[in-house]
Amino acid sequence: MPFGPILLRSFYSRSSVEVGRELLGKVLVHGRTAGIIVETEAYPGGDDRASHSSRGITDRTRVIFGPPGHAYIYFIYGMYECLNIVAEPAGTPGCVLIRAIEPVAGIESMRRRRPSARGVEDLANGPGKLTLAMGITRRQYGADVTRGELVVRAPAEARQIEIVATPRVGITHCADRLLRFVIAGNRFVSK
DNA sequence: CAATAGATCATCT
DNA sequence: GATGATCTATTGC
Repeated sequence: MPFGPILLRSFYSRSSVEVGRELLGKVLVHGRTAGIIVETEAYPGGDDRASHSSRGITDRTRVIFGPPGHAYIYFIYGMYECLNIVAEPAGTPGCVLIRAIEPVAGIESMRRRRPSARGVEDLANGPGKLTLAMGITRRQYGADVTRGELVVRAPAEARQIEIVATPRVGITHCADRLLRFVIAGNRFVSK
């Protein structure tokens, strides 16, 4: 493995905003594919009406209220799946949407799964695109990302990163909050 | 280039 | 029965 150690559960046991910022630059790994996280969004729950968890515990949102470091994956627009990682201590809702990655391993697999992508920068520069490219589906709903097939690792060598906060994409409620985080100047963020 | 339509279904009202 | 944390192809300038 050309990456650093798997992130510990304590990493995720913080506010969703902190986890959203801290996940930038980390490495998402699924099977043979891997990519550097370059864009995230925080969904704190509670009074944030844009969060799925703001309407309470349902079959879909159950995992968001559980222990941190697990995958919340949901099906949207009849076609796409989006990957979140649960933050906050158990009992408190909150999660982070992974919106884009910079592919670093398994790029041929990603190309096969995303035939409509033109260049490498189009393989996973959006929440629906990255789950397709990496083969992530609702099968891993609730998966523990501190062990197993789907994990997040520290990068091989830490690099200095400049973070920019913007409004979240595609929501109608609370659209003014600056809860989307991107690596400044990175060309793999979504358009 | 920008704007828009269409695909397609789990979830919640 | 309407909606949605999206993406792609197509149309029009």
